[in-house]
Amino acid sequence: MKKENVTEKSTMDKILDAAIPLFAMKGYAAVSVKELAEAAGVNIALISYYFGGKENLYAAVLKTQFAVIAEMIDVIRKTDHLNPAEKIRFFGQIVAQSHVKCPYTSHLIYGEFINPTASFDTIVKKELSQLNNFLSGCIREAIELGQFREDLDPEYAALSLSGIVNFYFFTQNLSKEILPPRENQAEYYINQAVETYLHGVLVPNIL
Amino acid sequence: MKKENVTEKSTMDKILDAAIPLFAMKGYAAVSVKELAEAAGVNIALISYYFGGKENLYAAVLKTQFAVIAEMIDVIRKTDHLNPAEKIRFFGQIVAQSHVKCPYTSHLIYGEFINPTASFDTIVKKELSQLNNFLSGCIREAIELGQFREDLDPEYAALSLSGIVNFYFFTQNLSKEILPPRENQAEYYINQAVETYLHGVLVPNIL
DNA sequence: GTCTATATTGCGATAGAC
DNA sequence: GTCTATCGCAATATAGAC
Repeated sequence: MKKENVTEKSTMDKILDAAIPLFAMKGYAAVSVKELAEAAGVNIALISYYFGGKENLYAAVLKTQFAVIAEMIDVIRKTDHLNPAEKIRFFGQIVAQSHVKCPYTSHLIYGEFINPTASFDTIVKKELSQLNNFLSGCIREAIELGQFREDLDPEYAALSLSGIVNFYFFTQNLSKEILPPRENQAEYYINQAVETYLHGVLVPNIL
Repeated sequence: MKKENVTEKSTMDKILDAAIPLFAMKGYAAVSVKELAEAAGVNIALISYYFGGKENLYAAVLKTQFAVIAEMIDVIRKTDHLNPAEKIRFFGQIVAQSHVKCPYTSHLIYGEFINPTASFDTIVKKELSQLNNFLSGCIREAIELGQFREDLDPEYAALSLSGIVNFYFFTQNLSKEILPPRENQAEYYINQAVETYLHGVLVPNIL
């Protein structure tokens, strides 16, 4: 976007790129600006110079990561031609891809749920309720089409879907260890989880 | 356990009781010993005196909370007389009850997943793999009885179950707001989630 | 067992030289 | 735009009085 040529990264970008994994893995409070500067390979004073302090840097980091989420939502919105079940399968694939492409995004968001900062209300809530709205819309549509069970509450069911899909990544520290090895563990998990969910919401006879 | 009479709480207990919500809601790094001492209503020096520092206090807090988890696992283990689907329904009920009774336990564990401390390997992993083993055991049993679909991997399916059940609590900051109000929201969520899951894993014709 | 006072370290931010 | 040096402050931990 902002790059003018490809030869060198700007100082701002160096700081942002170094800050993403640090904030994601250790949490806002446990990361020092010294640490951030060293990881970025820049002088410690430049963090205040460019971002106006650690707190603003963190907010900037969250914004870059929510740009990723917003893009993901855009992609799954463009699925009007698919039927609801296929939309949900597609959602699972996109989530799996996002975790490969942006491995720190989810960690940062999860961190906001557990230890919210000022950014939780301003950034996190807005984007994620949009996502839940999209999913509950799919489910409502499917119920009206007679495909999903009519005793479902679509909003609650949308949250369940996010839960079953994301939990593997949330518990990655443990799940990668205790689950039996598979060639592509994450993809296998998501596939089984999405199919389980779909069997769970589809009306019995449609199968 | 250790209480000799009911009249007064010991200083250790005052500190522990105050530390649980603070560590749970703000995370280890964001809580100061000054804050802990004030919340407990004790002198700041007593935290080092009784626990040997903030880090050891945190470990002690985690241990008290995992005693809660261990007790929960004990309760759901005593369900040999139930069939697998009933065991899973019972698991959902126990999880819901635990969140009411010990509202900070899950938060502390979630925090360990996102920003692990030294206690993650020593405490968290051990207890939670036990829980997943119990659940995957139920599922394996159900597959052998011909009740659950035989294409399921029980370990992966157990993780899905934990995910669909726990996600509401994990995202409580958001879910309580965006979900349509219900008289007992958490219980409603868990019921729908567990039934969805069970419909998802049961072989189609049994219904 | 509890307190005050203090030692020591590391933090985030900035002034000012280059 | 980048650096060094430093300020002011809050952190954890402890020594020693009571």
